[in-house]
Amino acid sequence: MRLTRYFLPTLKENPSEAQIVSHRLMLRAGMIKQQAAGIYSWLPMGHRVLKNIEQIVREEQDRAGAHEVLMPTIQPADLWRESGRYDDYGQEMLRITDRHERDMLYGPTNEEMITDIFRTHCKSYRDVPVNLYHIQWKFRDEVRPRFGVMRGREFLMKDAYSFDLDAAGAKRSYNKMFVAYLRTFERMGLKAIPMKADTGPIGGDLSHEFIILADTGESEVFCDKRWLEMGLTGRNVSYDSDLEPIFQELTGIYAATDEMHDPANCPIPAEDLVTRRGIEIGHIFYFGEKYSKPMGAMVSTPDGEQVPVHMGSYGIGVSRLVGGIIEASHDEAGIVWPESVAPFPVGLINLRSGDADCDAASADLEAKLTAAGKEPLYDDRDERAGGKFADMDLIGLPWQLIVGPRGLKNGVVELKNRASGERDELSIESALAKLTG
RNA sequence: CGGGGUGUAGCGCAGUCUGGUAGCGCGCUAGUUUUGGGAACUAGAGGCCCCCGGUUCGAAUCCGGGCUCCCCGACCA
Repeated sequence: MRLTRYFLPTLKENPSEAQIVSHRLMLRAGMIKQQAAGIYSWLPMGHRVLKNIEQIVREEQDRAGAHEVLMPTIQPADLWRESGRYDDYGQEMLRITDRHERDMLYGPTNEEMITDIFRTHCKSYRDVPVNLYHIQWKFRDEVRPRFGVMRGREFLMKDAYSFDLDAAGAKRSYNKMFVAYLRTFERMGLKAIPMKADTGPIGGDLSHEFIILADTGESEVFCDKRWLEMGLTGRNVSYDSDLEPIFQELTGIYAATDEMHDPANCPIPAEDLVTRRGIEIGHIFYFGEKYSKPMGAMVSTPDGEQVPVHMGSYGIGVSRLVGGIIEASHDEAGIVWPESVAPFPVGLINLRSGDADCDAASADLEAKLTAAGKEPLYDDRDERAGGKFADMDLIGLPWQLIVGPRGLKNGVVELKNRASGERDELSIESALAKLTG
């Protein structure tokens, strides 16, 4: 992609409304534009990252056996009256009336609707277990949106819902999502710690929040210092195996959110306890029959008895992750994208656009990288080099490939790693091999 | 929802106290010179000074009301 034909409105100065680093960098790197408090447009660069994150989430949900659906953003109020939440949810729910005076709402979550889908089509124990998810925009009319996309009113969320015959089955479904979440966040270069959490208004008795540690986190969290070095760490776990041992292993290491942490009864010694700020990027719940019972989501058992299914729900804040990853990975100059979510794998900098040799060499590199599935963002602007380096550092692509007349004379280009800052002079072939290998 | 701020060019800001018809930097456009880590010069374009009402010969500026966005707190499946 050539920068002169792309839409990348970068800013040199910090917009005054942005206080935290991820919000500032997202605005300055031309990723988003705010439209109202907590409501954002996603510009091409931001949209690419959002889609990359969404795709990782999708792949890991699919791998764990969940099936993707797509439910609407607008829901009828009647479903919510069945569960009782139409009255309970409060001002955060955006309520709408259509032209026929029907009560509608912009969905803040989808337990009711997915339960409706399940109860319509699933009648037998043979129909479970099943796990359905979607990745859809939600709206919660927060009193005080803040921190850019980290706490917006409109946000993109992956929400999955599991249905099982009994509590034991529901726990197996819960464990699958527990492992899938760890895999998902590790693929994005994040250290996510599962913490025992309050179930809140959704109810139920088993819940974990997945938290990344960051100074700008919204709340205080507590964990065993061993968590700083551990996790799933690439273990390839089969979803067909019994996941309870790994669940026990990981949840056996202390980690708790503010609401669940009791300093007086902390099970680990003070010197092993880490107290930090945390950002919640995922939350999983087991809540049993809370929705299936009032909404009549029943299945027949092998004995012909009718029982309400046991449900769980599992959320990942997809748009919040964009900000969360930046909070976890940036420096003075700008964003430092992990390769797995970067909007482009490499930035190609032509130090002297307009020079025949530089143009030809850059175009050739662009074509070869694109053919190898590593389409670069090619800065072909006819400008001084300094601004190009600054912009490239700001948008944070993992690699910078620098083509200039001086190097070409010796048959070399420069390859810089954004994260480490290491720079190498390589032949064109070696640079290509390193980037595509 | 309580408290505190804010709104002037795309972005960052001055001007408001003390009323006289709007300015600076960045960015943008054109030209020239440049070019290896955020270029220089020259010439330009760009404003419902948040909105409504009031005071005044005259309002970005004073008064009243509303709205927006931001911060702290409470809240947050």
